[in-house]
Amino acid sequence: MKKTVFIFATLIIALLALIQLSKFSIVKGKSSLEYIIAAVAIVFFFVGLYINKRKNQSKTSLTKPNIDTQKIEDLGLSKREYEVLCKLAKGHSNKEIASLLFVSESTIKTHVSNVYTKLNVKRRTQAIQKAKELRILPH
Amino acid sequence: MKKTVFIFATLIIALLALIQLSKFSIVKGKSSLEYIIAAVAIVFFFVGLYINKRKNQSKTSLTKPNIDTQKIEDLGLSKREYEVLCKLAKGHSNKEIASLLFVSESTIKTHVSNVYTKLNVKRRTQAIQKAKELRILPH
DNA sequence: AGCAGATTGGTACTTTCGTATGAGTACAAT
DNA sequence: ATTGTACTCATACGAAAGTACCAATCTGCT
Repeated sequence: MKKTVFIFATLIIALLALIQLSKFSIVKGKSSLEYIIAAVAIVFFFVGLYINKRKNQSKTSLTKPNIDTQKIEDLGLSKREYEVLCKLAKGHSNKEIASLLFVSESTIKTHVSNVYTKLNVKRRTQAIQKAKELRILPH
Repeated sequence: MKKTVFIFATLIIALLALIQLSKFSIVKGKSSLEYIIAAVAIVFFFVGLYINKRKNQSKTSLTKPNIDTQKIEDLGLSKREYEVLCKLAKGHSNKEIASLLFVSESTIKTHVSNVYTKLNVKRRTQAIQKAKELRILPH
């Protein structure tokens, strides 16, 4: 935020400087008027480019990583169930997930079944899909 | 492409018009110089905004729907195998895919196995992942 | 202390998935 | 005509996934 303020302040100062400079140039000789105007045009053209690029960067960085905690709670997914869901989405088998989380395969099966019930799906492929649709897993 | 040329032509004409207008104004009275420069600045600021917005739109529309036919061939995936992969990625079971494509479940199993071999994966969840990484399926 | 929910794990069973193998058909290229 | 590739389908087996119970433990909260 401080950065933004600084940038805008710099821009305003630059604008004023350009105006003063142009006045000065005009007084000395009228021939360079086109150059002044062209310079102003170019500078503000790039300012426009820059501002828009900033905006789009912040927009994309906001829309992409929406792993939305609220919906996880709304669905009644527990912490552990969500962990299992994450591993599931990475393509691990139940046995592998069991190893990764240091519990038995039975436990993972229980969690997985609960996840299916809460997401209202029948298969793990559907669970992954739905979880991504609901933005509780990154795409 | 014609549209782009037209837009740029319009811009150049506008620039020249502004310069002439400013000359004319200067001759009539020097007091309005700041306004001229401010007008030029504003116009080109918005031109910059516009150009960049166009660029980003085309960029996002290009990067998103890259279902890349070349890589499908490179992997040696046949037409039918790719069809099966698509249904698979939508969360269907082998039996469901068999119904959708009007063949037996055995056939689907064969295709699915071949897809796994060609994608070098062990499970359908991994196949979906890999296919999306390789951009042969939409995200 | 006592309750609710979360976590863990087990048994038993069914279903789905995945692999291996063989084989018939169709179609295009050589 | 032969070869190769794609597509189809079957059988059989083993591995994973999924369901339906039940139960012990743990945790946070009142």
